[in-house]
Amino acid sequence: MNHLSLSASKHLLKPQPSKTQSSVVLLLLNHQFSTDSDPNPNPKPSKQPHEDDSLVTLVVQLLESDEKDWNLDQLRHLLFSDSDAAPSPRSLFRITRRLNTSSKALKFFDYVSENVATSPDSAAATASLSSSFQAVLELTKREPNSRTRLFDMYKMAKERNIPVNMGAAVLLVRSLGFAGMVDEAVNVFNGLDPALKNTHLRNVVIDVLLKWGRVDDALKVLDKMFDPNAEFRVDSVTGDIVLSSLLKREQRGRRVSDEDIVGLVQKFGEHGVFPDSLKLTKLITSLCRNRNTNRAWDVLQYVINSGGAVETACCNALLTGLGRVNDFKRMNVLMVKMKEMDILPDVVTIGIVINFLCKSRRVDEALELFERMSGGGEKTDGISAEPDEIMYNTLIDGLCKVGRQEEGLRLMEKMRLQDGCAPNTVTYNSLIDGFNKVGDIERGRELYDQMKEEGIPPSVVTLNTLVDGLCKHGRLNSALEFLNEMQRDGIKGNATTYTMLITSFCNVNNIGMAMELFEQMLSSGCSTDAKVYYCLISGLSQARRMDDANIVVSKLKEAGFSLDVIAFNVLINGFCKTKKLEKVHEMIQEMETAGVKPDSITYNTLISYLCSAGELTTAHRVLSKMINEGLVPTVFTFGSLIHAYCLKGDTYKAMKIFRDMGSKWSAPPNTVVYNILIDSLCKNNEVDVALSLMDSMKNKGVRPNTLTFNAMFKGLKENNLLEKAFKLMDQMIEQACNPDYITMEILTEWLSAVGETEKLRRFVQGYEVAASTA
DNA sequence: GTAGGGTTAG
Repeated sequence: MNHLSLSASKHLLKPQPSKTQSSVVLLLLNHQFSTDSDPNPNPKPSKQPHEDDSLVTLVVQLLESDEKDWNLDQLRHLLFSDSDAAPSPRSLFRITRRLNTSSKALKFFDYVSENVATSPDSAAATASLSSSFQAVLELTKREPNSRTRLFDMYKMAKERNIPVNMGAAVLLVRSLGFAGMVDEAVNVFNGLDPALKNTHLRNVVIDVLLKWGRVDDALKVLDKMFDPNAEFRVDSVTGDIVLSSLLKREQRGRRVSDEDIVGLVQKFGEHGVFPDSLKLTKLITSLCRNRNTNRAWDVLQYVINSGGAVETACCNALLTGLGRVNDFKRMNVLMVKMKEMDILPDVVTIGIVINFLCKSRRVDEALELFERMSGGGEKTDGISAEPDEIMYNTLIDGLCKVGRQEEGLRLMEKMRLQDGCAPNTVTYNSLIDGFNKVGDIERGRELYDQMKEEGIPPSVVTLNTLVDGLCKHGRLNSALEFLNEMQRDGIKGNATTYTMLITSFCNVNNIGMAMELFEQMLSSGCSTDAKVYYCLISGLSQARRMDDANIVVSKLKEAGFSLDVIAFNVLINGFCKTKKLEKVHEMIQEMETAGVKPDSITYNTLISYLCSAGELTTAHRVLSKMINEGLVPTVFTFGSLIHAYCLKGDTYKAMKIFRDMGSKWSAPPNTVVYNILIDSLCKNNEVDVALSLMDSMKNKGVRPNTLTFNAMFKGLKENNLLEKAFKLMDQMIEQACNPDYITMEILTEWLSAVGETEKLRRFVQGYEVAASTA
């Protein structure tokens, strides 16, 4: 817990990013435009408000009668008698708006347009007409079947050269757009006076386009708003609209790639617009879900570095994503960053961190955090949370994973005392697995009985945990019995169950049972995965039953799965070992057509085959190809070649490769390689070179094993180098390296023949001592 | 929050 900030601080964040002045102003303007009832944000103070009010009331009263009974004289008197003070746009809007029906409003609008023509101030007259028109539209919008009528009215206004004002423009674009008349909405937008196409209106257009999946059209409008020289640039509303639409799961139109979304976030950032905490969290979650944690990381870094607001939830989302791909390193970095920025961890963070600590086997730190969190006392540093069963389960599992299952059991008892917490299936599964892993199968079984007594239902995970325990301890038949018992209780095995059983039976060479289980799995209708097929293919290939392996490969393909590089390697190895060369070629061809690239193991397998077949020239050619493909030969590659040269008796060439592998290829020889060489050198009567290799092993820290010593003893015996043998016998005891029957055979024959039985007795004894102290 | 598993050299 070194890194997570637990220091109390009321301060969540750095100050909010400073929005540019202009975007604040735009935001304010937008707010006004979006309300229906105020068409003119800066009304000229031509008439006093109360005069305005009384005029509106009087006119509306006059117009209450049926249209044909309107008193036109009075109307004219009220509205147009004073030629210096024509009614303001605002009054005309209010009057029109209060006429209840669009048809009446339209009549009034017609009346106004006829009379206003005589007004001397044409700009004011036009503004008044536009306002009245806006009111007509608003009334129309409220009536049924307004969609087409709105557009008709727009066309009418166009014909009569009545400019559409801001309120009307927004209404038209929004109403037409959301009613699905997207082309008409765009048409209205395009026909507007450029001065009206401000950020707010553009936001509405983008909103409409995105809603109907016209992503590219929307991005085109957006792109113009990103231009630093543009008059109307993006604002926070633009950001909200674009991000929330693109992050919708069931977004219409083409999907925008994660890359492009991140690119957009950066472009918005250049304009001082950052996603709010909710959207940033959503974006990060989405990126992490797509396994794009790198990009999620970049986005958060970008927002932090550019001064955007970052809250705990965003960090939690990224921490979860990082945890899922086991990127503990960056989890730490992020937690340090949170601390630096005074972003306080919350309950969710604590859950993630406890999980993270358990997964990295740092259980004590997890427990410490858990205690501090639930302590509720002074040491909590302002953080407290009620533990839930998930937290308990996480900790219990963490304890079990490091072999502390007894403590896990005690924590389960503590859990029972906690309000609203009770052990459940997961709790028991973790504990059963814990006892299984240390070989205490009986305790696992007891816990299983206990959970049933408590009425906690076992799950398929319970089944698999117990099956695994039994398999790992060689009790395959008990595992089968247990599976049958559970099936009778209604819990069927799944792909995991069968994978474990098939693998275990293959490992004890019971291929028949493995095949039977495979058939049982298929006929039981349980869902399968590619891996259960892979395991059986591997088992069959290992057993050299390549015809059966072929059949399983066909079934795998029928089930819609395909071979991966490991499966190909397994099969190629099987065909090499059974000398089915045409099948080897077939597999390599198939890899190529399937687009599966051979890896170094594929090449090693082929090189190993060629070496064993004595085709060293071809082996070297394949090695060149391997290197050309950018693959690096390994200790396996060189081991095969060294072995081949040794078999030919060419220890000179073998030693040359041996020297090169560490220096040129940084594939230092291991015990196997040393064994091959030591064995061969001894047989070739080069015991002194073999002995020097023993020294080299010691210097390089490569541990000799029983085979090494056996090879040496044979060579020393041939040359009767007793003293050297005694030294090696001591070394063997020191290193607690078990002699096997071959060791004993060589030494017994040799030492009794030269009258050194006492040495032999002490050697065996020494070994016994070493074994008892080990 | 819990379960499994396949590849190469002596």
